[in-house]
Amino acid sequence: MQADDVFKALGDPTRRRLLDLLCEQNGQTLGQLCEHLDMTRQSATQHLGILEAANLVSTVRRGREKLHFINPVPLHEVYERWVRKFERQRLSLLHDLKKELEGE
Amino acid sequence: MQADDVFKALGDPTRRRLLDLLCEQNGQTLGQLCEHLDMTRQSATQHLGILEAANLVSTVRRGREKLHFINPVPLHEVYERWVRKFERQRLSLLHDLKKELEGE
DNA sequence: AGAATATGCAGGTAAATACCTGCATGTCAA
DNA sequence: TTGACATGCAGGTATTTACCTGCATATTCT
Repeated sequence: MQADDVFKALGDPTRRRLLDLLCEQNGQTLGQLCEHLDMTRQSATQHLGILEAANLVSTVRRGREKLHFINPVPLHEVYERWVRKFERQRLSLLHDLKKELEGE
Repeated sequence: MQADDVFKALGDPTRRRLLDLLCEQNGQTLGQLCEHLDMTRQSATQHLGILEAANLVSTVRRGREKLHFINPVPLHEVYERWVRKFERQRLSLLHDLKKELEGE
């Protein structure tokens, strides 16, 4: 499982913004994405590289352009592994805390 | 929304391990948690502080001990805001990529 | 071919991060 | 009270990270 790469990738606001931008319009080029970011193209490239390494973004070259597509699969796997686990025990976990606060 | 704190907190494997440990047995002390980690107590304290700042862990003092409890609420909010969004568009996003790979 | 455009690649830096050591404080139990 | 135990706090350091500048390469269009 690449949980570490995925979480690290999601840990940066710029990269979450990139995913948001791709969610609005999938298949954007590097240049298009950069228009919405307040940093140099080179920095954005690094962020996209991290997203790609985490398999959250796939790219396709078209001529001199590079198109970026979201891959929702790893996000789903992370959800299955992490969120649902805690979700399932949500009520009982809060119960534990409440009991303790009440003095056992 | 504290999305940034939550994602940053989840971005470290040690902190995810701590959440796992608390999921196995909620309300553990700092000392108990340290037994499962390969680092000094002080380092673990920092990690727990980050989890607490992200509101993923709540603590209760009992005498000289400090008990740690998972708070699943922020994780649920992150799920609602991030995972479901992409999940909803999962098939169409993959469709976009497939189309592009086939040459439009 | 030559200019404009889109991206790639190679460093360089300041700040954040994840560790650590050393010592202080507070609590329990004999 | 005194010793053992659980945690808190104050730095110090090496690595990672998120930016940047400068230049190279590849593609399109006239």
